[in-house]
Amino acid sequence: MRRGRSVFCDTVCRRALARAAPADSPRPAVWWCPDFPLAGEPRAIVGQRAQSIFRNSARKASLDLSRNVAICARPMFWTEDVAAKCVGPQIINDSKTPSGRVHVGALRGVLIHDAIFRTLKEKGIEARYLFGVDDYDPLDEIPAGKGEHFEQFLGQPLCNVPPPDGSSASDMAEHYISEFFQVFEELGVKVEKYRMRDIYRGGKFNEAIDTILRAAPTVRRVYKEVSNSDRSETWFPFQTVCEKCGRIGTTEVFAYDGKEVSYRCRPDMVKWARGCGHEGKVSPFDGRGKLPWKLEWVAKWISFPVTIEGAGKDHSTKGGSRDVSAACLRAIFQKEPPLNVPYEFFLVGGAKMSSSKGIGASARDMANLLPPEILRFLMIRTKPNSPVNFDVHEEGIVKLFNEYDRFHDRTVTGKATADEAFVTRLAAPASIEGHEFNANFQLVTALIQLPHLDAVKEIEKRAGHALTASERAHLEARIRSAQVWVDGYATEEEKTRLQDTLPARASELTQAQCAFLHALADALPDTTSEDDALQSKIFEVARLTPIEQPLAFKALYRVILDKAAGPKAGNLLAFLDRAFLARRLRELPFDRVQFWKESAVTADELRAWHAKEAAKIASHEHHVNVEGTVFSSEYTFVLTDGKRVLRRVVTEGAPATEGVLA
RNA sequence: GGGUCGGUAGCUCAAUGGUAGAGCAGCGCCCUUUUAAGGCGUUGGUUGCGAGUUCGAGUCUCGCCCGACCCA
Repeated sequence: MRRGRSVFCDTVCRRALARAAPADSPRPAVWWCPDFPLAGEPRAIVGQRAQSIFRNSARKASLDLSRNVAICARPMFWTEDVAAKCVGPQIINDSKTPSGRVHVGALRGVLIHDAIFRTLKEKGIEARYLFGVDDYDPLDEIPAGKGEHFEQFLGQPLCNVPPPDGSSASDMAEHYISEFFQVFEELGVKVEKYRMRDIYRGGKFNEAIDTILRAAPTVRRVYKEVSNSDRSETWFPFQTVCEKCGRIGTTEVFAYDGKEVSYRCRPDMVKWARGCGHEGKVSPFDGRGKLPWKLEWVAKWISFPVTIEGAGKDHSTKGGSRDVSAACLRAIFQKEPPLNVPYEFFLVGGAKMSSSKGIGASARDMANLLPPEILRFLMIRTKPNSPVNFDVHEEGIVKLFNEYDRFHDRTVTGKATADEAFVTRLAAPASIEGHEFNANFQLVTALIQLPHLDAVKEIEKRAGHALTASERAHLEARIRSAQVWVDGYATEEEKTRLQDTLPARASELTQAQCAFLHALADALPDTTSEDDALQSKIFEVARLTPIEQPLAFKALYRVILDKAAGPKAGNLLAFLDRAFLARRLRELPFDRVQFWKESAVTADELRAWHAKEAAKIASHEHHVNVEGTVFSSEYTFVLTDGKRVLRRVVTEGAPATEGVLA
């Protein structure tokens, strides 16, 4: 019996349970049945084994057997859990402040929301996905490496800051967000974009601003109660754009008369920017200022109105900004906040990414490294509340691709569990129709590093069928990814390089391996340079040396690539210069006697092998070589399929007799 | 100092209060012109530590240890 495949209840089964076990049941337990098949519809059944566990426990617990039922059902993907909590049409909202190149961590939220969005639609729930650009936020830190250009604009709204030199964007905010949105396109994330400059300037928040300013005492109380932060009696939740210096991050509002706010632009308001000292009175509406972002959140929730908005763990903690915003919403508008989906960070090599420090990859970089479905898979398959650890080293990246491929294969062949198939479809930017074959990523990286080799052709040969247009497109995407990885992420050790000189580690090869290489060099002149012929020759030389095949291939890869393994050796050799190859194969000297001893069998072993393989042996020849007092008796067997195999018996003083086989 | 989340096989992670599992790695066997491949099998656990609730705890409660993060 298959052990411990965990199968769980879903809502269908809960309904079945409700029928089977009325509400007054003392302990309406749900039992799961290990024998239940994963495929197919959930059913309320009791397997034999589950029954016995059930009866045993029920007797001990004095439960009424007639009122309980064992149930098995398909597992649920996490987005389905979220969808189960939704009633009626949903509006999902997410946003990003474009204060620099957007780092890859920001994609976690984007893709989590997208996965929820798609799940809702799939389940027939009406949904919209809004994405805001917080371009009215002040410039509060300078993007890495751009100090000179941006320093004078610190404190100004991002949408008023000119773009970096050479950019064709209208402003800094557009410059950075457009790169991010380009990644959305590639990942198949379809959002309704909005920009805070348009929202404020278009007067869409006027009503909310008025209500919030009038409720300033309530906001101050909530700040104190929820996050224990004191705000003075004259503090108002609003920041104007200073009429004199244009900064929004340095202004402080201290009065509101229902039409205009009084503010001052303080030099000492924040550490990162210096206000001009101007004092004035201005209308807070139509883009003359903004709400602090905790209240901006409230205004978005109430105005759009948002029903689902996840937040990173830094915002989601108790007493954090999410709590403050939710409490303000309740206190001022008497509304409930959107459903939160708190999500964990995205880590690369264990380090949290930060855009300001310039460490780690940007979303753009990551989208260059990973094809869309792989990047989506990486972000989505893990539940939001656990961190995603991405390792760009060979082992990690290959594992990621392979895991996706396994899910994909199982899905297209119908072997996948319900949630495997679900996440596979969710990960694909578009339909996976016509896309069955995936090229092994490790193989692709190897192929593109070899000169003269056409990776597409090689892969197609392995696929066993002509690639569909979709498969070819995916293959080409992988080839691009592999190139990015090799150029920008692979360590020298991980790269496949033809070695100009004999690698130092070749000295670790055994005498038998060296002998094999020499024998292969001797056999080369008789072999055509077709890869199949070469591949056959390698096998044959290995049989005649004799040496175990894995050791033979390892020796080859070591002297040519300085690696323990490599792409199909016949292919590799076919593209190498013959003279170079012959020289390299003979470069390591070997001791003949030592080689003999390493590759020898005893007379008994030879007899046993001969007896076992007798049916396959057509004929044999006997030949003796001698070196000093050491004799190598070599038996070359011709098998019925035409292959030749050598067995060697080594003796001191006198050769083994030919009669050893008798 | 207060709080949130996490700690399960070597690694990455599953598990509605109901037999502690998967993938990878490892090990063994098979295949031998599929050689960075394939097939079959298999090892591996005091679920961070200690108590409590329960017929039954990885799961719930309390305390402690460790880690990440938030707030002060």
